[in-house]
Amino acid sequence: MRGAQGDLLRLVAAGHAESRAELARLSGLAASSVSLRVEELIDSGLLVEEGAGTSRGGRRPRRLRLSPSAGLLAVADLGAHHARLGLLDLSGTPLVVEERPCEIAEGPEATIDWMAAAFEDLLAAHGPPGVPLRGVGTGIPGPVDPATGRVVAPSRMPGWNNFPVAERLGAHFDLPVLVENDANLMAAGEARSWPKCQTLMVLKAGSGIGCGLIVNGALHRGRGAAGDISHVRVRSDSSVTCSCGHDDCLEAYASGAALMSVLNEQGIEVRRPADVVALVEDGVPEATALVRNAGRLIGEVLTVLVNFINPDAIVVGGSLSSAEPLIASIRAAVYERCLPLATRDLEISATRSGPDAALLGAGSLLLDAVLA
Amino acid sequence: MRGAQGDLLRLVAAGHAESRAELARLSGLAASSVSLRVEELIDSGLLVEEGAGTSRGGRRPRRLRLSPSAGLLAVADLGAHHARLGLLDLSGTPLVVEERPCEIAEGPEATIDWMAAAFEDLLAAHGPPGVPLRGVGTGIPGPVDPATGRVVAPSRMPGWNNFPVAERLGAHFDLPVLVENDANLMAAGEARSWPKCQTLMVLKAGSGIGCGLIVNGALHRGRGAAGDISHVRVRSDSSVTCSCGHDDCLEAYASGAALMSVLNEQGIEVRRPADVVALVEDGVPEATALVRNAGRLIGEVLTVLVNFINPDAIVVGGSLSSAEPLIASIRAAVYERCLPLATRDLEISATRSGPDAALLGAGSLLLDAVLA
DNA sequence: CGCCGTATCTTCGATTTCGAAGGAAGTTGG
DNA sequence: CCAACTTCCTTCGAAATCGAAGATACGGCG
Repeated sequence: MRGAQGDLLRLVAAGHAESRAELARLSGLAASSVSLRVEELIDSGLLVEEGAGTSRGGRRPRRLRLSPSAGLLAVADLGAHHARLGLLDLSGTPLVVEERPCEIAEGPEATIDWMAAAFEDLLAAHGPPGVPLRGVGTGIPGPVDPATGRVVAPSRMPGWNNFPVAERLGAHFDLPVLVENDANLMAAGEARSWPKCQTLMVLKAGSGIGCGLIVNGALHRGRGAAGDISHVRVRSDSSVTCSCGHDDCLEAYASGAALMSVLNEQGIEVRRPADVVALVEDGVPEATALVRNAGRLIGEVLTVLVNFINPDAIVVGGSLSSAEPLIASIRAAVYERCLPLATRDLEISATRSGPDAALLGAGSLLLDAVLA
Repeated sequence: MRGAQGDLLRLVAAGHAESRAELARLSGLAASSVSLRVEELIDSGLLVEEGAGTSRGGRRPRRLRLSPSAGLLAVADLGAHHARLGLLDLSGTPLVVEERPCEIAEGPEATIDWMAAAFEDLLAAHGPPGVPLRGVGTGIPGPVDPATGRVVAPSRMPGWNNFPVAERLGAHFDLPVLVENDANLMAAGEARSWPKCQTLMVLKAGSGIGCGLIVNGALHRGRGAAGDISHVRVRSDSSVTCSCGHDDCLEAYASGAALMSVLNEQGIEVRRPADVVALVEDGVPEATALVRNAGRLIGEVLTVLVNFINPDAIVVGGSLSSAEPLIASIRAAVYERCLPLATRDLEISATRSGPDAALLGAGSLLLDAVLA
């Protein structure tokens, strides 16, 4: 999708514009040029006109949408023991989302080939006939070098270090390929649910702790590790050595994995972060106290970042995010210690995009590549 | 300066482009269009052709510069007891820079009116006749709301809270006005000296501690307090209550003011941060130890931010920055504790722009307003 | 209902921008 | 010193874009 037409498609697909007039306002092009381009896009089957929008005091706009047959995106979100997989249309709307078991410990080759097969599977079962696949993407639970699409020094992905994931995935599909850290994808997905927020911190609290950062509406990648907060030193009485070799990392105290190991030591059996949430909801005091403490520690770390970045909102996602005490204690810590100017109008709340945030984010980022 | 021509002027003025060919590459316009626009800009007296640049293996480019008579910017950097004032041409090159005593404690009205008079003074003494003033700007040692140009909750500027600085300054000059936090200006100025770095953290170590953040080549303002690190809690044995009401803020241990008060208590008389630097250079052990400790504390705070932001470089400026042990211990702390991916290729060094960084930054930001 | 104000969208001539081709000015390497 | 290659810049017809004017559609109000 070349140049100006691509820009217009992007605006429609991202949900920023719904009519020719809105496109003209947002793209900076003249209304007449927009009409011409839109005409062409409709003729080529990428856009469709669909009913009328609501009037703003004059003639009602003719609503534009991406054609459902314009294309599909296949996206995945890899976890340690399972993967979420989905098909999206070019506007980022999911056609189908599934969760399947999958062990990343089996190594990158096996995992990626399995993913490619699963994509084919989904396409055969749920892909409307004649609609072409336009891009594939996946989230990875570790740092990804944005330039090369390689995994870099992941802490809990044996055998994946420096593996060219994007290349391997691209070998199955001759299409744009996106490989990105899972917390970053989650942030990109969440960003679409917070259209008024230009700067966003998105915390992923699951077995690990990750964070994605949106600055000026765009994902901030840094060198591929941006958003890392797991290895911040926390104030603590005891001393625990983290897998990274340093003492008292946040991850060693506040991650889902850390909470689970404490609970298991106390004789309370838990297998997944969701079990911890269930215990909290059942009012088990040991679990609640642990989660509160984790929230406080995370909140204290966020304090530094909130003062520095001044985000418009902090969004908490991941499997632990449904534990209300977690968010409450994060909120308390941040509001207590941050500068008033930084917390004024700062919103801290749970995910709006839900468990598919990372898949939606993959769609959003892939779109840029597809319409480049 | 309208549209495309403004873009070209901005590129030349900001130092990004020096020839028609570079303008074409950076602006995205066709080479032929650039030639046309440049021709017009030369005819209207804003650009001048000046000799030839260095060859890149072919014909040498004809070097373009902003005409010295295209306009002037008057800029200032307010400190607690003195102000730096300067006149710049539109390319940001200083014609004259002076430091004059000035007490911000005398209140905003008196200070700003004094500044306006000082600008007129400089113009009369050093302004080439016939060259118009095109904009004025100043840095403020406290948070500034970027939307309104008001000072917001400054910690050491009695009487300034919520004062409309931009409005008052604008009353003297019917021109674009810039009012911005001093560390932010310093970051903007430093950014021009680090053209390869898209993401930059600029630390201002003077009587206070401030930091400015450049993301994707642009200043990140947040809500006006972005870049604040003074009130991060540090790990410490003793307990000191900061002026902000919390305990153990970085500022209370590592700012120039804190170092001075400790030295004075020890019977070593110092009056300005520069005196501390002099003591360090003279090898006074008490001073060196204090500065080392300050660097370590600052470095530990930066650790969190470096992991999170993944900057390309950390630049240390401010009056304490010439103390070599400060930078050395910051470097040590960051390299020791940060993730390898974040410190790989991370540069940590002293200011390249020198003491005028904030003035240069003011010029750089003002230019955008002037050429809008 | 009919008129007015507003917003959306289209038409069409004027303007701007593009891009391929070519001339100008240097470097490199035999 | 000359030929081959690069880079810089301009020329000129083709194509895209603009913007003013007009056509179309809607809400609101007497």
